[in-house]
Amino acid sequence: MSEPITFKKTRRGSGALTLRDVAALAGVAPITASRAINTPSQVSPLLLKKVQDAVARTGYVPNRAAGGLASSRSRLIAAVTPSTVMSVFMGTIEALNSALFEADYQLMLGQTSYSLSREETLLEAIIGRRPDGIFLTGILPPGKGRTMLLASGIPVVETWDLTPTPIDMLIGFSHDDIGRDVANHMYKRSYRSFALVRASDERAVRRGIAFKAALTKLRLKQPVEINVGASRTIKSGREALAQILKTAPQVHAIFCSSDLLAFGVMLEAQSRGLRIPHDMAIMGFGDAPFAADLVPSLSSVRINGENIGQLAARYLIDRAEGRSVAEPIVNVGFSIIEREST
Amino acid sequence: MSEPITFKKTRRGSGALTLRDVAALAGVAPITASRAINTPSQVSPLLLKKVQDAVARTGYVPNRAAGGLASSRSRLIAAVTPSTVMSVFMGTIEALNSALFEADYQLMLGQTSYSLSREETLLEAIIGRRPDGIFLTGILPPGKGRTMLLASGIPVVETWDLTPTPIDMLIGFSHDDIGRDVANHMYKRSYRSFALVRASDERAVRRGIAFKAALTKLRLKQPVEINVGASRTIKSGREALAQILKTAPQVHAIFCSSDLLAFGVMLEAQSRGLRIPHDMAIMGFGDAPFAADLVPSLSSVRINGENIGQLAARYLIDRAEGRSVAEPIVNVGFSIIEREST
DNA sequence: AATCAATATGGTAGCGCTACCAATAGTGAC
DNA sequence: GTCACTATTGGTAGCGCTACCATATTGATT
Repeated sequence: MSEPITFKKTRRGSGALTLRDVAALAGVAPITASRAINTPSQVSPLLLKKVQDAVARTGYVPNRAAGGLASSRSRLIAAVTPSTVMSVFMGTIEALNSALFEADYQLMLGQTSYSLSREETLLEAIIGRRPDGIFLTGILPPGKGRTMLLASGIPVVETWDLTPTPIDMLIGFSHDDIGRDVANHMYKRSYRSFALVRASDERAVRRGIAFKAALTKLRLKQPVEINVGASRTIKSGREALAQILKTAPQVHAIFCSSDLLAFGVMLEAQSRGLRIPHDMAIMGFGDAPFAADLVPSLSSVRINGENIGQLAARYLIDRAEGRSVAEPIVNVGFSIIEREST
Repeated sequence: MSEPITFKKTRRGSGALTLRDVAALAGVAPITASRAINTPSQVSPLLLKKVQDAVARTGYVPNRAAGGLASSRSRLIAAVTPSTVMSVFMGTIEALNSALFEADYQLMLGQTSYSLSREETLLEAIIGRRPDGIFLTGILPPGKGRTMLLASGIPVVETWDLTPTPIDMLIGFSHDDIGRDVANHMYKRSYRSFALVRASDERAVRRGIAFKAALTKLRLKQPVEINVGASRTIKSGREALAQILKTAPQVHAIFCSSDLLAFGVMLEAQSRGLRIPHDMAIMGFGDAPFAADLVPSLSSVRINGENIGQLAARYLIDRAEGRSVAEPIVNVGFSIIEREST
């Protein structure tokens, strides 16, 4: 019953169905089949139906790599993130991915938090795909990577931080403001003797510096500072508090650079019989999903990460489709969530 | 000083540097430049150096979409995962991504846990990119999606589960065995009255069924069963325990379908003054990074997710490069980690 | 000296799709 | 009936790269 279809035989190619096959089946020119699929409004109802039938009958899926090559539009967005297990960035990435999916873009993931040379390799791999946009977690310091991105001409959003000199677009907030506001907030709640438990990443360091500067301004003693390196774990938090209690028993309030660390501090405090916040106040960062549910609930600094992801998606898509972005630098701010632990 | 290079002017194309430009600069044919970049051993040292210089001078990054189109090798692997925030799959995805990066493959991410039609759209988007391999979290039930994958001919690994009829390759473990082993394990530790707190995903359900079947075999009463739906949160865990205590105060041990739920149960138990495990024993699933650090530490079922990711990467790469995989179906097993909460 | 093989380089022809332009038919205005 | 205009369809020529084949060139082999 079905008309005989002659497939062009060649030793090249993937052997998969092509637009030409579908067009032949539908009895139209390849370009008409292309339009029927991509811009159906430009095709008459009759031919449209023929093409759609042919697509349905064959299960044809257009090759987007070929389409992208022809149109210089890959419909691909790349995201660069640090290691993601249990990370505060996951919500952002997920929101980004959802918004991109809605708009028929695909997310390509790259992970850094390795050496700097790895980062350059990663950026090269990304640029090699010619994505329509690049999402960066954090801001990229001057260097080869930054130069490559600039030279590539691909729209870029940097996120989760602020700088006067972004590569292109920027959606973030001020870590300095956070450090300062947390110090003032704790001060208002009558805490006077502080410790700082933080990871070694640059943003945590900056929050810490601002925190310390604010304490100085308040004429308070500098906090005890524990650097847990890259290990943002409950265990590190526990060890950090143990060390603080040993070397500085007067400490009465602790600002942690992540909620997981804060939770560790909390566990250690509880296992030593300290009452929270009476004997020890604890402030986290990130407002992880579990923060509100801990006992006592954990005070934290909330960043609307989903909002950053959605906004970034919109910005990148706008730019990919040739629209300009009205406000390419946005400070999304933060809020200090006061709960039982302070 | 620099020789004049005439760029072909056309209104098409991205305007970016191409292999032709680099070849012209180096004074060789495009194909020789291609070989110098991809298979340097095939080019004489003299020309190799010329090409490398030209690449360095211009900052040329090859267009992999074009390369992929020509060679039918995209060097792209797609991964399909459920929503990822705080999920047990993150370790696997991260290991997968690292291993792929090492081998110069790129990861494309797709998220499901939406409707079934969404899943089909996602698979179509993925197949449209012609990835060299597809990683699936879980197994894909018969349906349009499965048919599409089968028809595409792309290597596929299903993971985190077992089935006699995989699409292609399979790296997983038996949820039935877990349910059964946990029941027997708890029985040996002298617990007799159980509850089951679980999410509604199919794998959690299956663990639950096996758990209940094992209890029956042990001639014990069926457990109280709380379904928290898709909400695998601490809060749901707390509410679940509250409900259990109200309707079935005799319950003495609880098997939770995730560590986060288990943690919620633990918090609720503690806030009610119950001693763990004396008054209430708790078993989680997934062995999250925090499980060992809780107080008391949480017993859990450990899956080596990183191993799954690494193995999947190796399998997919092997298949992408034309090698066959000796053992395409692997049961990586699991282990019950006995800690203080049971 | 003729033969063979291996190495190095280049030319040609696509991969599967879409931008751009051309051609045709149909519409309404005048 | 002519003109301008729109809607619909198709042809052509790439996008930037690599597979495949052809051609030198060299050295070793008989």
